[in-house]
Amino acid sequence: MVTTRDSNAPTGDRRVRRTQAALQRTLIQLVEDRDLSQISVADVAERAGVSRSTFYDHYRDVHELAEAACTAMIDDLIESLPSPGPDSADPTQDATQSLRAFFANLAERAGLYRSLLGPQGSARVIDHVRRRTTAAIHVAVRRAETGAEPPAQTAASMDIPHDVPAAFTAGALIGVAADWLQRGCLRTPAEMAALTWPLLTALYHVDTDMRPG
Amino acid sequence: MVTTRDSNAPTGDRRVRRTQAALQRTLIQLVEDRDLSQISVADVAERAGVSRSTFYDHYRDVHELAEAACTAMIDDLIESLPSPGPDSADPTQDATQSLRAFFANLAERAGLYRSLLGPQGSARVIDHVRRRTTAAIHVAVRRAETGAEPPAQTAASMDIPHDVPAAFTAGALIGVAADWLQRGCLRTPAEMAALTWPLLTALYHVDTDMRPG
DNA sequence: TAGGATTTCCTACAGCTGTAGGGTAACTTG
DNA sequence: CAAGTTACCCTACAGCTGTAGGAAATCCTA
Repeated sequence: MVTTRDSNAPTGDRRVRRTQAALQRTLIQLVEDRDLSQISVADVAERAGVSRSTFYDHYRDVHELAEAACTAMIDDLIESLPSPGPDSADPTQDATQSLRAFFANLAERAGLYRSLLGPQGSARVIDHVRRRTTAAIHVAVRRAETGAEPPAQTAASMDIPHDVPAAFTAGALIGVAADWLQRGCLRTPAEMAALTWPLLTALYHVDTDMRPG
Repeated sequence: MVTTRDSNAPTGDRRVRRTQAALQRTLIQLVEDRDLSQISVADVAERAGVSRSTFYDHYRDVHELAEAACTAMIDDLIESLPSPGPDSADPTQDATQSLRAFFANLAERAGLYRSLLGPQGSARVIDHVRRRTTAAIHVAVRRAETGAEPPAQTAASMDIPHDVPAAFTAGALIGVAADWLQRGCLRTPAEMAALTWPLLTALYHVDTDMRPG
């Protein structure tokens, strides 16, 4: 009997790690220069040196593999975002700096992100990114407001209460990134950071009489 | 020879209109209570009373049909958005009112939108919505700023120059809508409008020294 | 209404999908 | 190391996909 994708917890078995790593690595390679919709299970499995039936022992379809494969990469990207909380500890200089790094990181793997998040990409991955970003922003803002670390909530746990400003901010960032990628990254990361940062601060430095709630 | 999907212009031929209308209507019905990923070409074609090969004479796959089928519906939704331009002609009352209508409209067809835009939906449709919304906001803001009607650009033509604030705003709205839908529309449309409107106005009523460009 | 053009449908085919059963090899644990 | 567990691979199968060629029906135009 094969446990089949129910426990996301890291398995001790080397074979599992080896197989999943091979599949994820292969998918990342393929997605660098081909749209996700053009990648078949048979294709990934063969190139990874794994039988097709073994693929299905781990993932339901290519989208699920894509989500798993890019989770670490995308989470790193999200965690590197500046905290736009009210009067954050970071001076504005640091914040725009990390925003610039965010866009630069995006541009480095532009082909990959376009393939995953563009019209031929995966709704599953897109949804994952949106939720993760929303959760990360929720945690970051809460941390900036209270000045303290909330439990051990690294934004990886998805149980975040309804938070409209967080969803708003997350969508906005994704919208800017998607628009930039789709247009071929014409502006430099520094320009993008300079254009985006004022919009972010505007959201969180509003007079209190305009704040919701 | 079959002209096959190249001209999007309305054909004079009744057969074409009949076939496309039947397919689009059928898809909308199916998507109301089933995820898009669970809908096959064979399924749609049969229910629409159209042969499978005729389907491929009109659309490349289910995603392309979905994009065509929901274009009118979604464009109506987008056009109904309030103009968040600086000191728009609308008093704030009207703006929140149309925002409320926007969320109400969304809730009415929640199943459909979740199925199309959620994790089991279509990256193609998601991308379409993002681009259309960005274009619509670009046009609306420009119109509010100049006070005049730009040519005949109904926001349906996609050739919009790079506009970071528009992409930012569009993404933000989509993010809020997606988050709300995904959580089961717990808050009322009026609450959502009240929570979202201040964030929108904050973006467009910033002191000039913070404006980009 | 006749004629040419276009659409629809049928048949066929190779390839991919997702699932099932069962044999073999690798791993973990005691 | 022995025993039990688990993962991997193979085979097979029904169903869907996307494409092609060609016959029949429908449509537009003169």
